[in-house]
Amino acid sequence: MANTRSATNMTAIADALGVSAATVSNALSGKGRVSPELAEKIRAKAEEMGYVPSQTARALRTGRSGVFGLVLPDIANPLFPRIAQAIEHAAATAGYGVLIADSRGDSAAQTLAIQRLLERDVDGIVIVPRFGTRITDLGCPVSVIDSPSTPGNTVSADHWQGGQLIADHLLSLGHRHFAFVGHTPLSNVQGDRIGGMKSRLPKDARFETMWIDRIEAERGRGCPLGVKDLVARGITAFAATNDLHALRVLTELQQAGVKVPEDVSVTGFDDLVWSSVVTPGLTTVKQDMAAIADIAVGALIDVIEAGPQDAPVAENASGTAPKRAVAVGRADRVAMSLVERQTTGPAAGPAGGPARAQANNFPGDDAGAHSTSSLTQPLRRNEP
Amino acid sequence: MANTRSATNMTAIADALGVSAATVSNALSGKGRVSPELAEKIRAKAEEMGYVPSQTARALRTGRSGVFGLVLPDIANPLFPRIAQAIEHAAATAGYGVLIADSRGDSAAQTLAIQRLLERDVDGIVIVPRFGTRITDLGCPVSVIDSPSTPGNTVSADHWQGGQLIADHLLSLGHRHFAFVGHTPLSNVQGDRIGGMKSRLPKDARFETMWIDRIEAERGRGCPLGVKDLVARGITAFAATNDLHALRVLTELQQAGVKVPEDVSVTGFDDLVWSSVVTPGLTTVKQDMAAIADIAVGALIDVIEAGPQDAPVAENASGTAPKRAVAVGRADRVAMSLVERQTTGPAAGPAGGPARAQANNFPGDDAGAHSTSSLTQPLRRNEP
DNA sequence: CTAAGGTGATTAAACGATTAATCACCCTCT
DNA sequence: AGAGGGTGATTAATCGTTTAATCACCTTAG
Repeated sequence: MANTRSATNMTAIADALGVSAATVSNALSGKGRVSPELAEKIRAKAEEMGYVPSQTARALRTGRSGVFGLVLPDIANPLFPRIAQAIEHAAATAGYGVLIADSRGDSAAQTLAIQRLLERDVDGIVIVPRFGTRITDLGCPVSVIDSPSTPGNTVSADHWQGGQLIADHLLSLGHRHFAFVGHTPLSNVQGDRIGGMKSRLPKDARFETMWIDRIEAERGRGCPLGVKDLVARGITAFAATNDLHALRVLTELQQAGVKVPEDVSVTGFDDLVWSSVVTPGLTTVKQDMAAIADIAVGALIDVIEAGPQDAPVAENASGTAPKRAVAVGRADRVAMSLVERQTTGPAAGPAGGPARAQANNFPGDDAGAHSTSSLTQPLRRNEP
Repeated sequence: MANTRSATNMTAIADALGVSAATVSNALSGKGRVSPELAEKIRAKAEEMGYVPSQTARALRTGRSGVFGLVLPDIANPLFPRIAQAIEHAAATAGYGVLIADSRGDSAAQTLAIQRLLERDVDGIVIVPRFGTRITDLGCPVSVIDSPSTPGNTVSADHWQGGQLIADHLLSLGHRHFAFVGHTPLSNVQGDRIGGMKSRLPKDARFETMWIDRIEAERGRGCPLGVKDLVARGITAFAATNDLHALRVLTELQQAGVKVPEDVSVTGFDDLVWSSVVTPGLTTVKQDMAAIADIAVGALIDVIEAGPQDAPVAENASGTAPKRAVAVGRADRVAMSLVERQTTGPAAGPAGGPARAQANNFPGDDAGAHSTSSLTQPLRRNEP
C-alpha cells in the first residue's frame, strides 16, 4: 500500500462530492441514515475513483483484522494443499484472509508460530496440531482439526468411520488376513483409522499392525518394509493409514513381483494427488475437506460474531464449562467416502477365500460416499 | 485482538511510568532521543506488562502491513507445500507474514486472488503464475517464480540446467533412446526442462515427446500412457518433467512387468515426497527452494526498502527500462541438483548399449548436487 | 551575561476508517 | 403556534502507533 496505493480514501470521495467522510462511510456500509439518492451518488463516485477501503484502518478501528491464521504441523505434508485450499476458500467466501504459519520442528516451533499470528492480530486460528500437543487457551478463537478422539477437537473427518468403510470393502471381497500399515501409534488420526478397521473385523479375521517409525528405527529410513514376507504368511490385504504408505507398499509389492490386486489388495487414506495416476489406481478413502473447512471457519466466525464475552472466567453461573475463547461444542465429525479403484480385488489364495468373495462388483457400490451396511450386516454379528 | 487482547498498549506503559507515549515508542524502537536509563526502564516495564505492539496500528501509520501475499496457480499442486514452506520461512525470518491466495480455475480467478491481497494491503506479492498469464503492473512489488524463459520472471530454478543434469546422467549410463514425458507444452517450466535434456543429446540419440494432456484428451483422464509399446520400440529411458508423471510411468511399467531399472530407467523432477518412498526410489532432480524463496522475498524487501519511488513513469532519464514497481533486475536462476536413486541404471537391450554403459556406479557419483561434466565431456562434442 | 548549541523529554498531528452524539430542518399534531 | 418526532446530514472522538515540531533545561562559548 505504501507507495503506489491510489490515494483514494473516504475523505477524497467526500471532498469530491462536498459531503462529510462519515456520510461516505454510512452510505457504503448502509448503516447510518443517508438518503437513497445521495447513497447512490456516493457509491457511483467510489466506483469511479476506484476506491478500495483500507482493511488496516478498519481493523484498527473495529478491532477485527479480517484475517485468520492457519497453523500446520508441517506445511510439507502432502495433505496440506487440500487443507489450505479448503480453508482459504471457506475463509475468502466469508470475507477473511488466511495467514499461514508453519510449525515444523518441535512443539516449541508451534507455539512460536501461533505467537507470530497473534501479533498480527488474527481474528481466529485454525490449527492442525502436532502429535501430542494440547492447544491451550490462546486468547483468541481457535478451531482444531485433528481427530474426534483428540480432546478439544473442533471438527475433523470421521477417521474411524473411514476405517470401517475400508474394512467393509475388503471384507466384502473375501479378505480375512490383514496388515495395517501406520506411521506411528502416537497419532490419534492413525489410531482412529486402524481402530475403525479393526472394529469391523469378524471373529475369523486376523491382522498384524506395522508401524513404520518402528521399522525404520531398526532398519533405517526408506528401508524395505518386507511386505513379501507378510504375503508369504498369508496376508491378502494391506490397509495403510494414508496414501503415502499405501504407495510405498504398492510399489514394493510390484517390485517383488506380487500382483495387485490379483494376489493382494492395497488401500490407502486421503485420496492424495497420485492415488489416481498410479497403476493400478489406488483404492482409498477421501475426506470432505470443503465441509471440514466450512465447519472450522464457521465455528470461528460464530465465536467472533457472538462478540467479546469479556467476562473473564467469573460470572459463570452454571459453573460447568470454563468459559474459554475456544470454539468448542461442535465436535463434528465429517463422513469419509470410499473411492474404489483398482488396487482392491477379491481375496485369492489358499487362505480359504469364501465363495462370496467372488461376488464383488456389487451394483451401485462404486459411487462415492455410501453406507456399506448391507454388505457387512452378517459380519457385524461377530463384533466384540 | 478484539476480545481478549490484553489492553497493554503504549499508553498503558507510558502511564505506568509517568512518561509520554512518544517516549515509549522512541525507547522501544531506539529511534528518538531517550536517556539510556529510561529506555531500559521502559523496556523492562514493557516486558513485564507483556506488551505486544499492534501491527495494525503500526501498519496504518507507516503504510506497511508487514505482510506478503503468496499466489499459487493451484494450491493442490504437489509442489506447493515446498514453495509455501520456503516462502513462509524466508518471510518470517525477515519479519513478514504470508497471506495465501488460491488462483485455481481460470486466470480471472488469479486476478481476483491478487485483488483480494491488494485490498489487505500486502507490501508485496510472490506469485507463481498460471500458464500463459502475464503479470501486469500491480501497483505493488511483485516477485515472479516461474522459469527463466518467462518474461518478467524474478527467480526460479534453472530448469534447463536440471534437464541437462538428467540427460547427462542417463547418457553416462549408456541410454540413447529416450521418451520425454510432459503434461503440456504450454508450460515454460516443462519446456525448459525438456529443452535442457534435448540440448545434451548427442547425434546418435533419439527421442520422442509425450504430452499427457494430448493423450488424455484422446483416451480420457487417467488412461494408460501405453509405455509398454514405447519400450517395445526400443526406448530405454523415460524422463518425465515431474515426479508425478514419473510415478505414473513407473507404476505402469511395473504393472506391465517391465523391470526398473534393469529393463528401462525412469526419472522425474522436483523430488516430491513420494520419490524417496517408492520402490525403487525415484531418481530425480531437486530444486533449492530455500534459495529461491530467499531471493524472491529478498527482491521484494529490496524494492520496499528502496522506498516509494513515487515518480510515476516520467523522469526516466535513460528511457530504457519502464519504471515499474516490479522487482526486476534479478533474473536469477538457481541451480538444481541430481538426486540419484534406484530407477536409473545402465541401458540394456539390443539397442546397442555400449561397453561404457556397464561402467556405472562411478565412485562419488551419488552425492546430491554435483556437476556431471566429467562424464559427459565426450558427448558434448556432438552438440548442435 | 547572554546567545548558541545540545540533550531529553513532551505535544500534537497524522494514518483511514467507524460510530455515538449532535444539529438543522421540516412536518405534523394538538 | 409551540412541542414533539422523524430525517438526513455533520462533528468529533476513537483505535494504537509513529514522527516532526516544540519545549524546557543545562552547558559552553563569546
